[in-house]
Amino acid sequence: MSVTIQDIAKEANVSISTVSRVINNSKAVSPELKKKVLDVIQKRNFKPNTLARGLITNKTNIIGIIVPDISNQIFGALTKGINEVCHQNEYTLMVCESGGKLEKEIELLKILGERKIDGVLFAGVDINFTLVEEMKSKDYPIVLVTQEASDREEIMHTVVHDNVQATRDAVSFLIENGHKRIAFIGGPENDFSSGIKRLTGYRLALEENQLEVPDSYIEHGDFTFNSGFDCMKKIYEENSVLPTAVMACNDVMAFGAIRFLKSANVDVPNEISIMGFDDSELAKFITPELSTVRISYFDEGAQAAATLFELMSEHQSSIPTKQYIQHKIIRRNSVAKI
Amino acid sequence: MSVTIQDIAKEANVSISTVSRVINNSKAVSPELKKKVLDVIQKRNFKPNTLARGLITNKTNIIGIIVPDISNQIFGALTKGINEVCHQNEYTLMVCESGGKLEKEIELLKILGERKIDGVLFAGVDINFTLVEEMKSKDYPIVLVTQEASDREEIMHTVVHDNVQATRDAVSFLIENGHKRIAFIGGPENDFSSGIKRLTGYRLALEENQLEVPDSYIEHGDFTFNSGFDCMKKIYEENSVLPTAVMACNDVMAFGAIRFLKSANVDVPNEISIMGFDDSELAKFITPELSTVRISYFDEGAQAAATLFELMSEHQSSIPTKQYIQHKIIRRNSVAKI
DNA sequence: TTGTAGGCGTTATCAG
DNA sequence: CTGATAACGCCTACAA
Repeated sequence: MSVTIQDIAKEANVSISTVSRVINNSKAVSPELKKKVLDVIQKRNFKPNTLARGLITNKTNIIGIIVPDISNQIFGALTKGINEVCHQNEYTLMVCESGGKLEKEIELLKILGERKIDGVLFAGVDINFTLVEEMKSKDYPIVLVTQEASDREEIMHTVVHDNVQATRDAVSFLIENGHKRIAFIGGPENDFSSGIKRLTGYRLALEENQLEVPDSYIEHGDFTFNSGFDCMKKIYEENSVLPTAVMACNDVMAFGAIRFLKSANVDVPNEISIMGFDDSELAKFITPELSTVRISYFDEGAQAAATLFELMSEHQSSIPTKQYIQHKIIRRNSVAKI
Repeated sequence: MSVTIQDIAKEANVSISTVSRVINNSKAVSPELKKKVLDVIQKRNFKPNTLARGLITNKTNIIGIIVPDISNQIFGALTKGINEVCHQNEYTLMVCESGGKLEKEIELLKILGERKIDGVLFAGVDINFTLVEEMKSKDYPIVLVTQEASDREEIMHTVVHDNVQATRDAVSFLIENGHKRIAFIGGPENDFSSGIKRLTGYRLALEENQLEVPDSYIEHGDFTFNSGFDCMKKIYEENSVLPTAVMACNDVMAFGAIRFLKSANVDVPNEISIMGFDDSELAKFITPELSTVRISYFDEGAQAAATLFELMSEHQSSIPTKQYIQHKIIRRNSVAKI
């Protein structure tokens, strides 16, 4: 086995409490003893056992995150932001994937609880009543990130970007560029934050400008390239009057849409402008470069983690329940002026 | 505090040992007692404390992974594969980011050790002598993944794709398509697996076919879009006779190269063909679609994790030190026949 | 300032 | 088959 606090105590001719004090810098220890202990620790390469420590302090310095899919770039960036502030606080991160499935999410919440993590960051897809109840029953704090609860959202701490406003801004940007016939390729209808809210933003922008569009201008994809392609195809085939611009709810669907338009010999942006969402790494790589809404998932993750740390440090006095991360419209050449 | 094994024992009128046995299915317990205990456990919603358990069993059911950058799609996919087999084995995953920096890697190895993880999966950039020594001094098993050690590789368990062979195959593919003047955009020269080895594969393929190229056909980037752009630019500007094909060592640099060629009005693939590496999600999104080498990082992660589990289960008898994950040449239209 | 001893929640080793 | 009881490695009153 590895060397313990006892071995150190013996070798330094002190009590284990003294060693403990040195390790934790808790109470004053005379300089001489301190040095002696430190030397032995160094020499024997002693590392305190975090399990034993956690057992007694009831604190593990671990937080968990639950994401639908870690290979998704968005959650990668989110995780990176979270990890950044974890490292600053000497925490380590336990990563769990839920696939966005409710039962899996509940199971993971349980597993993390058994592991006595100090808190959880949760990125879901559909955070409904059941899930909120489940979370509230836990004895550790939870912060929602990227996705807000669709029910009783006011009781959960949440860090998100404002999906309504961001989409509204993006569509307004299209309108400012002279577009009046704007189609919409959205996310799944059961996706509260990225699906429903973005649709709301789109509708708001149109209303504000007294614009109307036929229902056939609105399609729902699932954030994949193929669904973007298919939605664009439908819009193209089912409308005798084509839109002059399309708001796609993520970059990847925008790419799919562009691909379809190319195959149909429709010029982007001169015949149809395309707006994306996310500002993924890819947005600059394709031709034409994609105008989009920049969301910093890194910042979002970092802010959420910071909030969780606040929550864990007890003086939860005045932490706002809901925090928004700024978004930004990025102009590139997939959008043309009319 | 949460409910403990003692509470259960008391309420079920049995000893804590009996409860423990029920929980772990260790020794035979009479059906009646078992049922009684199970009922109480259910009723009180008891969850064993993994810390206490780990303290005594010296096993945490946690493994750690160390990657340079979790927001990088490659490591995302890798992590997903790893997580998959972890979940099957009822393990959870601790994710650490090193930024590819040696000191950070060493620090993380130490931190994970303190946390008593059962094993580590390591993806580095430059796994040199120092690092190998460091790893060998740990009391937990380590498996290298995606990147092999540049020194004493034979003593580390490793799961990688064959970078030499993969690049060789890719270049051979270009040659089979009639190309003789093939340029190379590689990775950093201190990157053993993805830098040096791929260059070796390229050279091998050329030699086998008695082809020679000027030094000015070979450039080193850093796997970013911009470096791909710059390398292509250099090759374009510094050679009076242009290559007919370019082997780029990852897809993203291939995109950069294509972007430069577009800006220089060079037709891809008719004037210059481009070959990528990785088969990232993006490869199908751009125009022309990118021919590339498919590496399944998911499989690589999963295989590495499986290997680690073997190692942890002690009968380490016959686990091969080095395992290769298959690659595959993907033909798309960024490569033309000559 | 230092040391002693009890306990955190389990598992494991004995007897019975 | 069941139940005490001693670890596991550490922290923390309390006492000295």
